[in-house]
Amino acid sequence: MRNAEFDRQQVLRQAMNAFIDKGYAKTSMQDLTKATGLHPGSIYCAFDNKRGLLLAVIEQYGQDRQAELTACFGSALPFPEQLKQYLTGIVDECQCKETPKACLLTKALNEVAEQDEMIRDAVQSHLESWQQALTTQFERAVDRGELQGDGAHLARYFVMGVYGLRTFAHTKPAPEVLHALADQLYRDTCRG
Amino acid sequence: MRNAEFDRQQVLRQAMNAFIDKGYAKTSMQDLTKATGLHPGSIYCAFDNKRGLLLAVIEQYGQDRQAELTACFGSALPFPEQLKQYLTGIVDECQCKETPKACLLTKALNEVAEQDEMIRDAVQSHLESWQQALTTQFERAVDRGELQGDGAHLARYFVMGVYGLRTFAHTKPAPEVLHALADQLYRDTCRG
DNA sequence: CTTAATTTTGAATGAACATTCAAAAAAGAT
DNA sequence: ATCTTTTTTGAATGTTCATTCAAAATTAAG
Repeated sequence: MRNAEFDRQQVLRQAMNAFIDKGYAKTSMQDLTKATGLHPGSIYCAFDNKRGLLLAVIEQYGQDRQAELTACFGSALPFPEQLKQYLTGIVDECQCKETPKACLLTKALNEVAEQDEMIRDAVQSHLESWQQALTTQFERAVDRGELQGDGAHLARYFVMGVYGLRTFAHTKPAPEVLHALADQLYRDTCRG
Repeated sequence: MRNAEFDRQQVLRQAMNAFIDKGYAKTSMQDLTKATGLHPGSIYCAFDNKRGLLLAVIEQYGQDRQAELTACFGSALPFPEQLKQYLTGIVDECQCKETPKACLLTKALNEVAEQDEMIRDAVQSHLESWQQALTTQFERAVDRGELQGDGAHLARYFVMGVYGLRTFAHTKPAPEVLHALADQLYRDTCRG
């Protein structure tokens, strides 16, 4: 027996950044060995192939984002404040001048999911989990009287807005423009 | 002298469908020769290379969409009706069961624009033209009293919503869900 | 009709890249 | 400590694919 030398999560997050930056096709194995410090054989030993690595990365990404959400909505703040903070976090991430990070799931959805059933299922499953987690929070807020309307519908509208914001951010608008859009999304989401 | 035998617009639209279906990297030259009926040499003669073909396709796509918009907002209907029809057209296109078409511009923005300055500029320029055309319509509606608020801001919010709707559609929601989202987007856009 | 210019054809080329492999190293099990 | 299993290493392999090219075909011009 022998255990792998590398830290799996660290390797996955390094590969994650590579995939997010260059997309799946344009990220070569050489890029991945450089990003992770692993030799080709090790990657194939641990993840089967490039596609297997992407699947593992998608899994990790989903978990990381879920943890982020849980942390944000686990605070003692009133729901509208939590929502505003969550949204601000996303906007900030989108327009970070150094490394504006896209969403790996929507990126994979656009580039590979249409052609690969297994990846499509993985991506959709994580996007659904995300939407479901938000729905749970929205419905809880409705129950508590912190929000009025149909929680599930509002959650979907919010999700749609986040997708839209992320794409809009790719067109490099002025920061205040993106904030204004996020603000209106927040308001429209909170009033039903 | 000798003129090209093929119809340029037809070839561009055929290549367009190929790129929209499979993305840039996964569309091989063989796919393109099959889609267009042209031999490799002809494509290289007319468009330099695969990237040049994509650039020409992007150009054509931008023109086609602009024409669509002009037609829709050129009708005699009141602005809110025009907007509703425009949005319905997009939603229908997104969830067409046979060939759900994505937006070439956002697809290219996700897959290639980050790595290729020239393509990024072309894509962004067309997205800006689209947003500008909508802004013009929104501001005209405000002037006419058919809409209240900041036309430019409302146009941006609408654009964001369309981006979001398109991405949401990729997750294959029930048709009525997408329509409900489009409906709220329409209402939120019309009331400022 | 002849010539010149350009496109078409489709096989050939060459590069980029994912993947494999055999030898070496490491570490748990006995 | 030895054995066995698994990982690591990094060069080699083979395939896919964009691109080139030279010959043939086509058409406009003179």
